[in-house]
Amino acid sequence: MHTQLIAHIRKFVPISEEEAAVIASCTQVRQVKKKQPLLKEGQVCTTHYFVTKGVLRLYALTDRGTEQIIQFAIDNWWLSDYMSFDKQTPSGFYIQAVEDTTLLCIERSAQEQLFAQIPQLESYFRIVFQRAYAASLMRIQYIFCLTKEERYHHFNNAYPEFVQRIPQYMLASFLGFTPEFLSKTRAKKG
Amino acid sequence: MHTQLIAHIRKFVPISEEEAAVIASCTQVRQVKKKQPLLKEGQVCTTHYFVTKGVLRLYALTDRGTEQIIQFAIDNWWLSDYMSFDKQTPSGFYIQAVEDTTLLCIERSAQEQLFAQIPQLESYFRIVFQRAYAASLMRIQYIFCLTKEERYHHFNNAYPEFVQRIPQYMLASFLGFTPEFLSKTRAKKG
DNA sequence: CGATTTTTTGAATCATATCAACGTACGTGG
DNA sequence: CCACGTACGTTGATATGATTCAAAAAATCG
Repeated sequence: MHTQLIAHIRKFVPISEEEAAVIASCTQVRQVKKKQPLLKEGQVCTTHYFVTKGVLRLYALTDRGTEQIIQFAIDNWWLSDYMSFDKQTPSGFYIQAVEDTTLLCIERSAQEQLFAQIPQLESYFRIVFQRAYAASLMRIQYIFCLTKEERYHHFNNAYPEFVQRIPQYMLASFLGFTPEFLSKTRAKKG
Repeated sequence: MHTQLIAHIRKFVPISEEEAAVIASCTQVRQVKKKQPLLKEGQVCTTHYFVTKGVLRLYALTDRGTEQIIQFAIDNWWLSDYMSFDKQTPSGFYIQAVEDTTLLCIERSAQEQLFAQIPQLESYFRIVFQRAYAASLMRIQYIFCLTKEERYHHFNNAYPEFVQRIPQYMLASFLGFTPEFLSKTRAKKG
């Protein structure tokens, strides 16, 4: 399990075997079942999650009681409520497993120790967040520049395997429209 | 000019006077006039911009030839096309000054040297990007969970001074609706 | 001041949501 | 392994929020 994280880190920065062992010792493996919650609104988010296998979702409850999916995390993605994690304030989000998922968990305090011991990790996460931010801005571009139908086709072309893995109502929520609209769009051509 | 950047960095990580001098030596001050372009679609983005005074906008051209604003940068914000900057591929965006603006510019190669010489900068940018990513996800939440009218009021309450500084058609673009809609919304109450 | 840029206003149109009803699949316990 | 219940997906009719377009009014700039 840890080897997958170590391999991912080594794509970006060099770390020794000893450092890899330190990282492993500061992370806990965790198996979560489909629909199992990891964070609820009002809680302070104290954990940084790395998905080794499976899917997590970060979502919010809207005024009208519906769930709005803000982000997914799949294999080799990090997820947390970074606002709550950073400032140690109550979260406005939920984190939940979409399917049976294997995670590595790093507590905030452990992460801080790791940064102090292994400075390359600052570099690693700098790159991870830089890319996540860039991807998030691209997503905003798609949201504003494409119609909802185009958005669906674009996402479907970019991540066809992922689209197969998740329920349609979750995909609809993530893309910012209703399940009915997705159903009708799929009925048109494919 | 550099002192403002140094002060900002020191809010997050400690750096010595010598290190501050190295940072200053690797950055160029630049004054840009309103509407002056800093990046055009098709160019590779090789510069990281830090706004000390003024406003920049990152925008894309849509299929229909209109400008879609993806991000603003104001005092003490960093801006670049991080996708293009990171991978050294042609950008799909434009960067332009919204008003007369004072910038610090760091070339990609200079930034890499700085990271090698001053590891705390990795930590600084890790924090900067983590917050930018968190803010971007919050923005996606607002886009999906609020109506366009609510979005305007929310943004107007959160950043009233900024709203005064930029033309309404730019605010409308940033918030994802038309200038006409914004005009009609403002006519309602405030 | 005149010229350009930005904002306003109104009417017609369009994309997408909503609601309700029905169909299908799925997984859980008997 | 089947049957039942719940969760998920589809469909059509109607409603609505926001866009589009065009034109006029206001603000800003050289």
